[in-house]
Amino acid sequence: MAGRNTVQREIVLEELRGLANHPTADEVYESVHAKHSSISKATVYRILNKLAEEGVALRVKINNGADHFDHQVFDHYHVRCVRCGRVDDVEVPSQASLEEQAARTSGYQICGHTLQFDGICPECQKS
Amino acid sequence: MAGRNTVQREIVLEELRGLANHPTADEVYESVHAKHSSISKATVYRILNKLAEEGVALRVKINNGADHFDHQVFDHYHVRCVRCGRVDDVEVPSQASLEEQAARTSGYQICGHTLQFDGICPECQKS
DNA sequence: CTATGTGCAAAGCCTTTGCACCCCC
DNA sequence: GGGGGTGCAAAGGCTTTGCACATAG
Repeated sequence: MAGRNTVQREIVLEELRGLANHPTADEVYESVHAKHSSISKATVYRILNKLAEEGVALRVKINNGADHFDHQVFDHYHVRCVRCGRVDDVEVPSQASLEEQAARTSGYQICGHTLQFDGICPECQKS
Repeated sequence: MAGRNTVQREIVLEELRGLANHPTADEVYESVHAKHSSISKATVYRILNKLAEEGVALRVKINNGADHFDHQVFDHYHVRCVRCGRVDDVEVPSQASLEEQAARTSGYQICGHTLQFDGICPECQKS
C-alpha cells in the first residue's frame, strides 16, 4: 500500500463501503463526521483521493455537480437521474474496443474512456 | 428564438465560431473581451448557457476542469489530452443503441449518454 | 413601455492547500 | 525520530446570482 494505515483511513473506507449508492465526497464526510466528529473534511477528501489513486475506490465524475465515489472497482458504467441526482450502476458491456477506433481516427494515444447515461430513475418516474 | 437578439449575443456567437478548438467559457470570454472590452464575463457565461440550452452550441463536459463549448452541434464524441487538456472531435459512430440496453438493465428511462475518451494528443506524444 | 439582457461584484459550490501539530512504522 | 497524515481555516477554480441600469421589440 502506498501509505500508512491510519484510523481515519479505516473509518472512511468502512463508511464508503457502508454507503450503498455512490456517495459524494461530502456525503461520505457527513456520514463519517456523524460518528467521529473529530475527522475533518480535508482528511476525508484526501483519503478518498488516495483510495481512488490506489484503485481501492472508483471516482465517478458526474456531469453535474460533485464527484461520486464507488467502492466497487470493477469496470462498469453509471446512470444518473436528471431529476434527483441519484447514481446507479448499469449493466452494459465494456466498450473498450471503441478506444481503438478513437485512436485510429484521432491520432491520440488513447488511455481510457468514460461512458455515462442520463435518465429518470424508477422512483422519479412515478411522479 | 427564445430571447432577444442583442449585440453581445452576436459577438459571442461569432467568436465561438471563430475559435476552432472547443474553447472553454473563459477562453471565449478572453477572446471576446480582447475586442470588446466592455462585455462582462457574466454575460458571456449567460449567453453560452443560453446557446447550449437552445441547441445552438454544445456544452462539452470534460472530466477535469472547465466546461468546453462547441459550435458544431451534430452528434459526436470528444477526446481529451490528459497532458495538455486539448479537446478534439473523435470519429466514432454514435452508440445510441446502448441506451436501450442501459434502460433494460437499470429501469431508468434513459434520455441521453456521454462518451468521452482520454489520451495523449499527437503533439504531446512527441515529448 | 416592459420584459429581458447587461455589467459589476459578490457569493456559491466543490475541492485543494499551507501550516503547525501528531503519530504510525 | 522522521516522513507521511491530520485538522483547521483559508484560498482556489469555475460558475452563478442579486441588483440597478440599459435596451430590444
